[in-house]
Amino acid sequence: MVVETVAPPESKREKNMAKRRDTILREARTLIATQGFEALKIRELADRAGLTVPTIYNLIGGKSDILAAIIAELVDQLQIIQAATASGPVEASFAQQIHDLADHFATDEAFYRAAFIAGDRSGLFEQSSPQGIYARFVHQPIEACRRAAQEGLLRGAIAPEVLGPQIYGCYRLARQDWANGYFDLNQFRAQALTGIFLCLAADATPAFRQRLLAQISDLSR
Amino acid sequence: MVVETVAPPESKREKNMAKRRDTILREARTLIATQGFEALKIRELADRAGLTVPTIYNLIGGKSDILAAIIAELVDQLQIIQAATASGPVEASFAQQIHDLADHFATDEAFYRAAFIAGDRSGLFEQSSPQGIYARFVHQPIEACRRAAQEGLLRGAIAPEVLGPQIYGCYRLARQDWANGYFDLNQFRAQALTGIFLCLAADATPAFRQRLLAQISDLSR
DNA sequence: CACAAGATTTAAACACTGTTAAATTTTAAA
DNA sequence: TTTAAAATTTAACAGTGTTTAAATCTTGTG
Repeated sequence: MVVETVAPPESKREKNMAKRRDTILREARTLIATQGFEALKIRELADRAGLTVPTIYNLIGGKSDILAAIIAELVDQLQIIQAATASGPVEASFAQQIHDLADHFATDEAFYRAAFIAGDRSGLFEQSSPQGIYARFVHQPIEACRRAAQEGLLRGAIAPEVLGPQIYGCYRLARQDWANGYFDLNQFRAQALTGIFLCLAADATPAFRQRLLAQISDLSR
Repeated sequence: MVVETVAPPESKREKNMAKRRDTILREARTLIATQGFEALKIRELADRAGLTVPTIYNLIGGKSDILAAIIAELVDQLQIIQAATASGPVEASFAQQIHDLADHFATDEAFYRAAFIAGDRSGLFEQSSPQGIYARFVHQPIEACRRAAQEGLLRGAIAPEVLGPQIYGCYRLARQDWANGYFDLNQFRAQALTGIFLCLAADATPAFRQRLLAQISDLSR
């Protein structure tokens, strides 16, 4: 798919199409947010967007294409949050990131839950492709571990390539459990951070470890 | 639903029904194993079982009932494996359990992958119910942590109620990633055990921690 | 043994999906 | 304005899970 970025002609027709495309995706989002991922039905979507089914197929495509478009947006937002890493102690920047994510999810909790489930079902988060979403996101915790080792917080007895994915896994599991409705956003925060701090503590130098254990205790209260 | 356990009359009719029920479930399993979870279609299943669609509804029920029956069996098997805990050092019994599970999954990998995905989708693994599957299974790692603390392997700075669920989470995430086809059974073993050992190491006394870190190194080679 | 009552199985349809072919309308250019 | 291309619609197709009402079979009894 070629994405047009320079000097869009923006004829009346094309502007109209773009507007309709946006309408479709917006309605799809609200539909998912209000009634869940399974409730996204093409006819219903067409009704709400004020047009007919084949138009959707023409403008965007089938169901999977609609979901892909929505999830692509989601991934962009996540990447922005992840890129805005606070400088400071490792555990603080992890904590900030989890809180930023939770705050973001809270702005439209039902939608984000459904979107993550849809992403999982679409196999969008697979781990084998080096250019995939997973590879792009797991990179950061690995680097954070490397930095923490250089700063003397971690001993380095566990390779960053081992510790990083485990930390990312703690976040993923908490996110999934939240998305599946097993617990709420507050528990997501606590669960993710407990896991992350636990992973760090496994390789932490004594002082850092003390700090982490204290934080873990705080989280479970 | 009342389960009849004592002195089943076993009339000709009832024996026949039981046999057909078994046939249905067996065919459903092979269908899932050979073509995946999405390929379980009622008509196809009826054809393979040599009967018609409404009979399935009469004998077992709809699609969700069929899946529930299959998953109930799966859960029973898992519980048997979990119950057969080797005595010995904590990390060894965790390792044995993960290997037992992996070996069990290997006997019909496609089926177990599909079954776990179906279980997840059915919301069968939810965590709020104290009688639920999750609560039943998370109990064991919690107890294992408590024992390890008594034996002096863990310091006890992290409550078993915190550490246990994290350990169970490592297993769940690895299982999910395997079930979703993100990696194979060998990586499942490595991923689950790395996570578990990492969690233990966070609260381990020095000697035990050394042992765990050595095992983690072995796993990533 | 015959037979009626009751449970079981079947054929056929229903309601609802995602998707697409062909006809119609709208748009931009000649 | 005429005309050809593009976008939209009408209407259908093919495939789901599920259910209704009729036919069939099993069972205990006269």
